[in-house]
Amino acid sequence: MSSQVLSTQETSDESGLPDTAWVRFLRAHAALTRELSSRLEALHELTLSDFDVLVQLYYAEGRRMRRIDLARSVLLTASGITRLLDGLESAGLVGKERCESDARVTYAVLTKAGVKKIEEARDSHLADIEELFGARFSPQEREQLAELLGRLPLAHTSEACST
Amino acid sequence: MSSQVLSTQETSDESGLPDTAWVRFLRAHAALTRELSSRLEALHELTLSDFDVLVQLYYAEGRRMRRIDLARSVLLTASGITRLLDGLESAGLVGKERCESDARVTYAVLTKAGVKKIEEARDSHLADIEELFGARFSPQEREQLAELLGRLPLAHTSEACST
DNA sequence: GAGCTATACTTGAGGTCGCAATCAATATAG
DNA sequence: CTATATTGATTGCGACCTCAAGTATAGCTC
Repeated sequence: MSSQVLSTQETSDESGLPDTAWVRFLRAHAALTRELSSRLEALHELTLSDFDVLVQLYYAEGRRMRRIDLARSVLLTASGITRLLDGLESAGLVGKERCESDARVTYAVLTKAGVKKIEEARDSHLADIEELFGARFSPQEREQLAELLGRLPLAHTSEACST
Repeated sequence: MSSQVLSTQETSDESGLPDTAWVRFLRAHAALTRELSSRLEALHELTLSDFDVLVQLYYAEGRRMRRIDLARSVLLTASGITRLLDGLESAGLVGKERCESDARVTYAVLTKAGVKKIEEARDSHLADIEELFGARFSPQEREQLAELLGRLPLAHTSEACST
């Protein structure tokens, strides 16, 4: 019983313990985010998510975005963004702006301090990413890795694609 | 100034927004773990970490491990393991066992219910992983992905490798 | 065996995040 | 125009996890 789609090509050692691409993916994520986060926090008092959000804003038109779009682009929930921005606001890195055409939406805007912050943090953080992640691969491998990872689903798959 | 090791080959679109392998890695992890976790929780009342730990025990000799080794193998901290096992213990899936030769260590042992639980959960979870992750790749690609991910560091790199 | 260090584990406090519920404003229908 | 559904945002609550500190045991050196 229990149909076999699997075949999960377990690169097992003696014991049969699974060490698949997925498990490596999980472990690598845990280890890398732990180390990167700790460095980023020590040097700049930012979490990885903070940095992510600041970068999104930095490259957005007018350095501002609707909070909901921000949430989608960094894959946080709406409530996650609310609380994350609360922190960045009280740190003076982003501000709020009302939308004139739609009173429901609020924009998050990068402040001067926010721009300064990210320009300060960027170099060291990119260097850390390079050291712990990028440097492990040749340019070709990097591209291929990006391509492979790009195939993975970024949203819920239960989207009722009937009709 | 600020030497340029970077070159981070940003596959940018119009705006210059970075969409590197690293960012895809982060996003894919967020999306996949969210979906997998929600399925696993709905069907079996287990978190991804719970499942991870149960699998480690399942394949361990005597279905038992020192808590500290468990922690290292799933990349949690010692305190993380303590609390996670608290949950699994009160659910009756694992038990504690004292070590006779060293009174400091406690073993975590899979109970009968624990074995049953993981055997129940395994098929659906592996199928979910296959659907959301594995099925995106050919066997060759899978292997290559595993190889690439296997190059990433799993522990702290600041290990003072002088001398 | 006294002192020192290292290891295994636990606990308190705090941070991040998701889900569900809620409210306000907008869009759509009849 | 009114009723209903949808969307953006916030908040209460709880889950999970880490760090720092504390306890207990083990090993090592003199």
